[in-house]
Amino acid sequence: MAAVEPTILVVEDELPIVELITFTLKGAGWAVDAVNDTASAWAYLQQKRPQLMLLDWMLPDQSGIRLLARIRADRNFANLPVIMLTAKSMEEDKVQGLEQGADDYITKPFSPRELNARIKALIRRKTPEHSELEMRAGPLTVDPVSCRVSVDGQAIEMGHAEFKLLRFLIAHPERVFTRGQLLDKVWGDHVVLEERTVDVHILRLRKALVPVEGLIKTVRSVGYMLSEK
Amino acid sequence: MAAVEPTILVVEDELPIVELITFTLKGAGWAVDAVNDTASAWAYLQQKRPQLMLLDWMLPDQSGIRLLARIRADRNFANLPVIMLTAKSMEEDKVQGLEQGADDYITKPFSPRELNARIKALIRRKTPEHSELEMRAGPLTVDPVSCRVSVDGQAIEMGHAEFKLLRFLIAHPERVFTRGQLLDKVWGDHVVLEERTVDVHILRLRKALVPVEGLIKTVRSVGYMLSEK
DNA sequence: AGCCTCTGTCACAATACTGTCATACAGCGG
DNA sequence: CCGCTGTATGACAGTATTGTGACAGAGGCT
Repeated sequence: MAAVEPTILVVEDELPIVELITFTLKGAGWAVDAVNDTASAWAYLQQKRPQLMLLDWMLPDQSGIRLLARIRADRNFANLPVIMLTAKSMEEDKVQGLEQGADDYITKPFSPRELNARIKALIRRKTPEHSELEMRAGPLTVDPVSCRVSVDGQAIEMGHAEFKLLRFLIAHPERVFTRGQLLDKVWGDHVVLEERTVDVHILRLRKALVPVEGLIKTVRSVGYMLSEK
Repeated sequence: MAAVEPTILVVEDELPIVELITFTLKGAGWAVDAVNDTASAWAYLQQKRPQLMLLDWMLPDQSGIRLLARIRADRNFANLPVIMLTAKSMEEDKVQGLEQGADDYITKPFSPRELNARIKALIRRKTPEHSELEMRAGPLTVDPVSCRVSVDGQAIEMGHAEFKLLRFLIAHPERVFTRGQLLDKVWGDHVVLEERTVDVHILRLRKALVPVEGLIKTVRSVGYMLSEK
């Protein structure tokens, strides 16, 4: 285990549902913290930064939607992934929830499978290198949707390994990553590859990116980073 | 080992739990002191400064949370890492604990693995030189994320050993370290190097930092420090 | 099958960095 | 002013780290 497991905050007042969710999520390798009203949730967020929040619509003290609005208004949490839990068939709630900035919603009753799937999908969507937004650095453009890279509008060809590497680096600019971190983040956890393999792909990436030479920096005895400076 | 092992203070009244914790932590190389009520804990803190405190929620004399509030209100301890021990399923306790400034909590029963993992993670988080925040001293800036050093925005080149040395010194300004301490903290415990090696790296660091001459002081027959004065 | 591209690994070369030493120098008490 | 202790500094050789070309295997495409 790296350090502490990534945490999901559950804001829900019905105990059986909390238990079901907790059981499901723990089985999927998450740490789960549960609170049962919006006030506690807010207090919690002042202290810890969960990976994701599951927010019930109906709560004792005030509607979950009020909490959501508060969260989205706060710069610190504006980006926190939130999934709303809504009672069946309350279609208008869903709409309102999404309008307020929920990233997704799940209708009760839901299956553990669905819960896990939606969480996974949302986390993935919210991770910078998996967002669908085009990313730039100087004249370089990376479009994750079409998997295309271009410099000044001129398309650049590269293998998919190099593409994923570049996509990750450009999603986290000005930040050094060790070869080990890159293997984890780009190739996936638990892959067994030589660390030096990263070097070779960096080399290939640099060759592909000759028009923007110097974008990918070597930080000796640490790793690599993408930097415009 | 340098002098005395780093110490963890355990505030817990149930003897079996104290024994379990003690056994676990000693195995991980910590010294452990245990007291069984908040009054003793407070008295202890007047005498010694532990690395970290494990604080039970339910204690005979008063709730652990009262002690926590007192600690956080005291400048001397405001920064002491505290992990709360809470009984299972007392979810609202967790929230209240975090509100009061606990850094983390562990739910009983917990596994030795989890205990060690959370302690390690917390210590690391609280160690200044491992934070991700940019650090400054006068015109000097050290950015641990990009591993860059600059003076008035002008980048400064240096080897990684010098970088780590500077990162450590600037994280603990106005404080003298012996060569032995620097070897432990910067190069890592248990390295076998000549103490004179530190001199050479200080020299190289000073050469790199000519624009801010005088920042790194020699304290004769003690060691070195970073000071703006 | 035959051809092609992409990947991961290796070996070697080039280079930057590190730790150690020997020597010169500085602070300090007498 | 001297001698002692502790520090600064330049030089050096070994080592660690990275860049790079080559290569074989895995798939995909025709």
